[in-house]
Amino acid sequence: MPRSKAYSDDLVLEKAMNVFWVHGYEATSVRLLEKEMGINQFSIYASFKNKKNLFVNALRKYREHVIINRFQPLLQEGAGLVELERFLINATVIRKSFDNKKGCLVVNTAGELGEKDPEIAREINQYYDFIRNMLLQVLKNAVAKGEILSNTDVEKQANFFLGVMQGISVAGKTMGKNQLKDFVEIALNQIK
Amino acid sequence: MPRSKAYSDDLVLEKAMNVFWVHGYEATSVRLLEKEMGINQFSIYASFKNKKNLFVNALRKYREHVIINRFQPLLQEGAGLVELERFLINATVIRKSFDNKKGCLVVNTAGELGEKDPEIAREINQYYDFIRNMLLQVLKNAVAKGEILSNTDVEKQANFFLGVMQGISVAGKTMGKNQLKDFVEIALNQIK
DNA sequence: GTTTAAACTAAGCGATTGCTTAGTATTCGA
DNA sequence: TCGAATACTAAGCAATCGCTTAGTTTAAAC
Repeated sequence: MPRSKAYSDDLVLEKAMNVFWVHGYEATSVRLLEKEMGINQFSIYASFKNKKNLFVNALRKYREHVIINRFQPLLQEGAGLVELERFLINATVIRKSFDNKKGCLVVNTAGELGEKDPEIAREINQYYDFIRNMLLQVLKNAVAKGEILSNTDVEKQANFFLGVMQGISVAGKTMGKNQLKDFVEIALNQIK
Repeated sequence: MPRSKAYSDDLVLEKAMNVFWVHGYEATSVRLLEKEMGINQFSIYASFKNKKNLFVNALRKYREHVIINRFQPLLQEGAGLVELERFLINATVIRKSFDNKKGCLVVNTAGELGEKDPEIAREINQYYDFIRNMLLQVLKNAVAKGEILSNTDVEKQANFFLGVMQGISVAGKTMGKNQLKDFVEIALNQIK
């Protein structure tokens, strides 16, 4: 009986994610969202309830996005130190190439909204839990492969590299290319 | 001839700094500012021109604040590895004590506003230049005292520890106490 | 004590915020 | 083909945004 939607929820959500990524939460108006998402306000509210809920969904979408476009090499079976090194170096390169001034949406959100909203805080935590587990597996693989010492405290190192990744997300906006390289090189050298 | 102000620019600026620190830039309204600063809108605009200019001044004030309340041990003559270690450990402790959910105003600002506004970007860069130079001096002192190897690349290490500090500012909101400790311990161990 | 320039009060400016709603269009099952 | 349920359009809601302004108070210079 019903009329069918003229847009895909998933597709317009991805557009919304990009708008929030560029402008942040507060500075993104619903007017701008309807323009960039290509649907009007009624449809936004019908599909996503309200602005905050749309944002929470955009954060989830961002996790998917990063997993597919950035983390894949680290999630491959047996990925170890070589992949971690390549990933971190690549992270610094990407942040200093073309017009990539957006940084990391999750870090931006943690900075702007902090722990004020419980749903958003939950999403932030889930994002970092995922990364920590990913790093832990990579480090375990590295031990198994003999790339790092077998007595390495991999849990501790996972926390360290998570911190380094968060540092890179800030430093990507404030440091030059070479300084960023210094940061990552020392982080990697300590485990080799 | 003129009537004299009933408030101190410096004192109300410090109040404004705290409001921005808690709520961020966009989420801080001028109505909230006049309430917390204890002066009305006319006086805010008379003393600080507009909201953005007030914020830029608040960022400058924040640098003063942090220098006095956090960096002093590192700025003492001859401060070296012992002071750096104490400082970083202390940074993690402070971030996990009482109700300190504010994080670092500069990191929050970098996340929320990025490089969008040139004046704000300039203030962010000056803040980190100061820290980098401070760390560089500390590391030079540490070499002179024989606390670290004399062939240490102190410039590179300064960039590393700057990145670590930025990481702590994000991790302080997202990591638990012990994870934060892991992060800092590994960062420090690599130079010992 | 008068003059005068600035500090202050309170009201309100137009614009924009997130969100809603009344009315219309569309597509489905029957 | 028609009824029903949902998608959509466009207008507009109250509230708040950053900021200004007209009118009043105050304190220093003479």
